[in-house]
Amino acid sequence: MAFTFQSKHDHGSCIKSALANAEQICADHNQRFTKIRRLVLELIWQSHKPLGAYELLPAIKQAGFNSAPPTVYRALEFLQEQGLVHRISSLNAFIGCSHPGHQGSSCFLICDQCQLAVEVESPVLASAIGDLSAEMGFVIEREHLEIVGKCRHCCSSKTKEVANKSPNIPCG
Amino acid sequence: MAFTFQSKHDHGSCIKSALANAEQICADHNQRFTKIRRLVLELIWQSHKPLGAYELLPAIKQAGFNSAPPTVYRALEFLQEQGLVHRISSLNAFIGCSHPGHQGSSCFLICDQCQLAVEVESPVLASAIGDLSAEMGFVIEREHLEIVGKCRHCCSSKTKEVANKSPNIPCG
DNA sequence: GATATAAAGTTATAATATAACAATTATTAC
DNA sequence: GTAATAATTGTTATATTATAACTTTATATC
Ligand SMILES: [Zn+2]
Ligand SMILES: [Zn+2]
Ligand SMILES: [Zn+2]
Ligand SMILES: [Zn+2]
Repeated sequence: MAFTFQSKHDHGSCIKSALANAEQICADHNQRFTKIRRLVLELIWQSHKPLGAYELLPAIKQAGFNSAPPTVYRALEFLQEQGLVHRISSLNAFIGCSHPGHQGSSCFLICDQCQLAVEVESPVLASAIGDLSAEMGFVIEREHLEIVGKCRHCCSSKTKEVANKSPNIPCG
Repeated sequence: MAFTFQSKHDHGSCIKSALANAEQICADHNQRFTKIRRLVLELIWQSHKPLGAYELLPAIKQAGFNSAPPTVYRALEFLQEQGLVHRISSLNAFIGCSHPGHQGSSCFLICDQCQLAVEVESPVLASAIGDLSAEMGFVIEREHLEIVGKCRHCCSSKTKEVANKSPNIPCG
């Protein structure tokens, strides 16, 4: 089941399936899913909170890899090319793709309180954007659709919640 | 008429009306439309190409103002607060708002060839996003909707066109 | 005109991202 | 299996974007 801001879920299986998907996708694309690429994807999947590139460096160092910025940016670039990771431009941060292999648009709902983000795919939204572009004679190459606000959970609770970075995290 | 990627238009009147609108809006909000704020808005409106903050600094210096980064960032922040300028996160760049005073979402179509950007407002798109968020129990605070591709003009012409930065520029 | 407030000047630095080249590792061709 | 090739990673340096902190100047209020 897709993550929808729920607090409790088996996030271990989120990570596990993300890595399994990645393995398959890289194989299909004839691309090498190297240790550092796997590690970066695993780190990105530690939570449903978009993480900055520099936030990953300590763990990369910890794991014994070179932890200069190019290391993580290269891995992130590769993962984006394979459709395994998305960059959230409004946050300068990266998040694992929830539906790897998806075509076209996906839209992120980003909670500015708990900092969790959910990737949604909406046919209605996609067709609205398609129509809009067609009207203008515009040919779409990529989209950055980021909606910032308060998630269901943070709306109903008065207490300020902050996304946990530990392995078991709200997800769905 | 709103800019729709047409090559020829009276861009001088784009600038003029943007400045007149700004003057009115600042007055309505009881905010000071100072010289530096006016200058930055005017510079932003030199074209329909989103411009980086640092691209504005030389002209600010030229005009005799302090040209350290905080100068331009403060002006841009003010202009964003007044709804006169938008930041395009995927480009780290800023563009004048085409419909100052508009409520809620607007969406940018950004040509990666000529580099021009058009701000569009679509009720269908807005309602798709509203529905999507409502379904998730998500309360929207702001949106970053950026669609990158090729504009009508660049699709039909084989030659690479680059946005002109001079005062008279494609607009609409 | 004195006081408070807002804006702009100034210096320094933080945060994010990439260029360029060397070393290593994996793949391919023989 | 070894040499040649290509891909990946290591390493150093630097570019780009943005903000913090404090000072000075201008504006508004009394
Ligand atoms: Zn995705
Ligand atoms: Zn999860
Ligand atoms: Zn606008
Ligand atoms: Zn174009």
